[in-house]
Amino acid sequence: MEQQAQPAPSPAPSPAPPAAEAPPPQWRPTAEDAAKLTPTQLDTLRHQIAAFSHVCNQAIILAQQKVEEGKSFNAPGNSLPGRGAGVMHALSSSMGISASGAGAQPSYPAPVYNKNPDGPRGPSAPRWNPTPAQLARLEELFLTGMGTPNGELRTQITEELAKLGPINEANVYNWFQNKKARMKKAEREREAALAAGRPPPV
Amino acid sequence: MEQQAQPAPSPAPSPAPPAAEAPPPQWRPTAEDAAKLTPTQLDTLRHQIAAFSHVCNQAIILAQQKVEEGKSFNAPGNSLPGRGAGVMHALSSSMGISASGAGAQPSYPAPVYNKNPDGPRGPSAPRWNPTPAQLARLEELFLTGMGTPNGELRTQITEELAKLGPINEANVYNWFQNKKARMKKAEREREAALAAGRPPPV
DNA sequence: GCAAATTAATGATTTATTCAAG
DNA sequence: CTTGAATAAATCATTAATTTGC
Repeated sequence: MEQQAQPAPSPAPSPAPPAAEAPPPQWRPTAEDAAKLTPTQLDTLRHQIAAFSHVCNQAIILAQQKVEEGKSFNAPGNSLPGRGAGVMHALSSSMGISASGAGAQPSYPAPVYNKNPDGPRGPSAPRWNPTPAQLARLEELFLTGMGTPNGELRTQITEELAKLGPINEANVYNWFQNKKARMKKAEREREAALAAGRPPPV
Repeated sequence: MEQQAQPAPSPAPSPAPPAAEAPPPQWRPTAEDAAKLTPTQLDTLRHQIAAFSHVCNQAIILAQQKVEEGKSFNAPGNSLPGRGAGVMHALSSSMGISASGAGAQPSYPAPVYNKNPDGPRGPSAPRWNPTPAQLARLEELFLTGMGTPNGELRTQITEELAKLGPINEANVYNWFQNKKARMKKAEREREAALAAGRPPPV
């Protein structure tokens, strides 16, 4: 996996990027400065350790379970022995770093999600197609004057609409966003047309 | 942003590791403390990361082998039964939505939501405050290179994090958005400062 | 020490732009 | 062409930190 080297948004402190082009009068990083990590960089380091710790713990737990007989591996009941975390804790505690909850942590297998961050948009999932019922309800809500619902409200609405067909919160969010934006755009165009003495677009 | 990195101070009441824990009291490193790390300590940090990386790789390899042996293992998080089964075929008049189905088919109540669309933002709900555990997991995911999760993925992540404390999808979305934007901004500023011959902002 | 006042972080909201599926 | 999806940016608002005056 080696991605440990990669994600560091703030590059490791490389020996002073010699701003060879000396900004004459001003400050310049000294060798000593370069040797220091900025708090941000430090933070990144800590997070990396925390992340590794978490992954390690999960992996260890997984392995243990497997080793202890493949017999009872079931998702929900999944007892977490909390052992094995000790190692990580020892490792990281030496510097006051919290393993992302080593010992305290989730009693569920932390899923690993994929979302390639940079790469071109992956093969996208087929896009949502609102059922007529959903659409009707959405329009209705929109007509009510409701703007893009946020927070808990969005969750509720999504739940409601889920009774009418497949949907998720992102769909709801997108729909409202697009609806509003496009209404406004249409409005603008209509006005522009009118102002120009053309017949307004339908 | 930096001190939010605080190591989950007092781990949630976890029954897990009995004796081994030397729960660091309430203390946590301030930015200043961090800045005081000696080069040796920094070096140690790097070594720790390297160590974690190695251990992770080994553990993962091990786990994979084990899993392949056992083969009855189904990963969590893949199955999303996209509720296609009972999707309603509803014809909707502008409001009443009748879904037909066997058994109880209550005419759909169509709840009324409030979201004052124009008016000054009402008394807003108290804003979400991520638990240390949630924060750790979020950082971890972010470090993994994950961008703002969308669609179903976001739902899954939210569900996962919901086990660590109150949260909703919007929170997750916002967090990622803000995180990314602010990382980028910090980066820009750092570069700008350097280019201008000023000491990079902490 | 403590609480009011100020500031820094960071969660939440909105808008605009662009891409791409159907 | 229509519309769902994805992302960035700017801005607002609230909460946590920190400072300040007593």
